Amino acid sequence: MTAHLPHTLRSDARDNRARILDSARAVFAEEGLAAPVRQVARHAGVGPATLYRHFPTKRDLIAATFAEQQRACRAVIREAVADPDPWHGFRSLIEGICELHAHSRGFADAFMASFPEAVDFDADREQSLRAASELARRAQEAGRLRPGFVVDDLILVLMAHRGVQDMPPDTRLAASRRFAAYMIDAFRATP
Amino acid sequence: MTAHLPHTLRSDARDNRARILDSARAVFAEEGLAAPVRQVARHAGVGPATLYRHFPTKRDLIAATFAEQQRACRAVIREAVADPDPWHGFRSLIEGICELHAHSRGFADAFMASFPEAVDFDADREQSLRAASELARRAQEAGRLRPGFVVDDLILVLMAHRGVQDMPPDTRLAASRRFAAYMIDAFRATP
DNA sequence: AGCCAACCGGACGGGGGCGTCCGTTACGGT
DNA sequence: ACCGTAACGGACGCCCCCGTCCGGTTGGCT
Repeated sequence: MTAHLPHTLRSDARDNRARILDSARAVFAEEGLAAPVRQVARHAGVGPATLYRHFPTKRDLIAATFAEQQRACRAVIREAVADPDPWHGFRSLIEGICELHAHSRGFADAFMASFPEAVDFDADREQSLRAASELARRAQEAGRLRPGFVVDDLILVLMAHRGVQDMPPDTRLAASRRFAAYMIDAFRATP
Repeated sequence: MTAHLPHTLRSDARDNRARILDSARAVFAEEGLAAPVRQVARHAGVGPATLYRHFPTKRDLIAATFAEQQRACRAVIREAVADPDPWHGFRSLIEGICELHAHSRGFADAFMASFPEAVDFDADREQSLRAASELARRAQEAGRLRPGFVVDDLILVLMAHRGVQDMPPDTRLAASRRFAAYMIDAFRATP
């Protein structure tokens, strides 16, 4: 049995951990998960060893870094599904996820598991997809979403959207929104 | 003045060069430009030094590897522009470029210069964009392409399409075509 | 056949990223 | 104020990738 260590970190350790997570969010958001761990450490004003003590592997760091974004993503999906107008919900879902991904390349990378070593978002993704599928079905029944749409198309959008993130940083957000708008247009049913 | 070397390589050298280019096409197509040069050499059954003698830098190898694809790309654009029906030409252009990019991740990478060290396709891209812009204008005047379309949207499509290439190899082509179809739908004018 | 040059490829150096070790620092309880 | 211990961080080893060097090999011309 593992003797459980004290749940209270020393003040400096707690401070450093917080700064590391903030830095990880900033660095990974800007440069994606390809950014070196040392750069996160430098950004946090901390030695590499300190970072590795708090997060033994890069995977752990990524998981901790994007736990919040993951919650936000779940919230977006929950709200979209709860929308009384399924087509409006569907649009909100696409716009919302794209917005989240646009604000952090790293989160988009982790979510799409484009990095094989990235954190395991599979369970979440599976569940989200199921919910989205339900929403899409209702939107189709309402005659607003084109009948040909399948859930895999949502993955298609997300994969494609990840490619948009490789544009120059100052145009990323606008490009992301424009892309989302086009895709929604493509998914709209033609009466 | 540089004394010009004989334009005829020795038979084994010529053979190796050809095998290297074939291997480069195969490897870069499958794994993108991130694939190590040594892997190309191994695939060709050749030592690294031999490869580097024929192509002093990775950039050179990439340039030589995709010269043919680049010509194919120019041809696609030329034919699209020459199409008497500008909207049909516009669709052909998107489908054609996507198809080319779908058949080789490496070419897509090189074309979009997502790799900073990649070959300089800028001149080509600029010229192609100008031609595409002309085609788009005519398609808009014909009332088939939506008025809001701008040339940057073509770049948007290509960047997004590059993201689609990160899907599993067996689904790439289908996903690419489906994506192209959706984007064309989104660009279609709504009367 | 014989020779020379062109060619080949294993081995090397340089750089960068991930994760680890150990001597030093500083928190916090007494 | 003191001391034990948790925490820190510079330096290290390891691996992978790019590009180079040199001794051995082979093509092709006489």
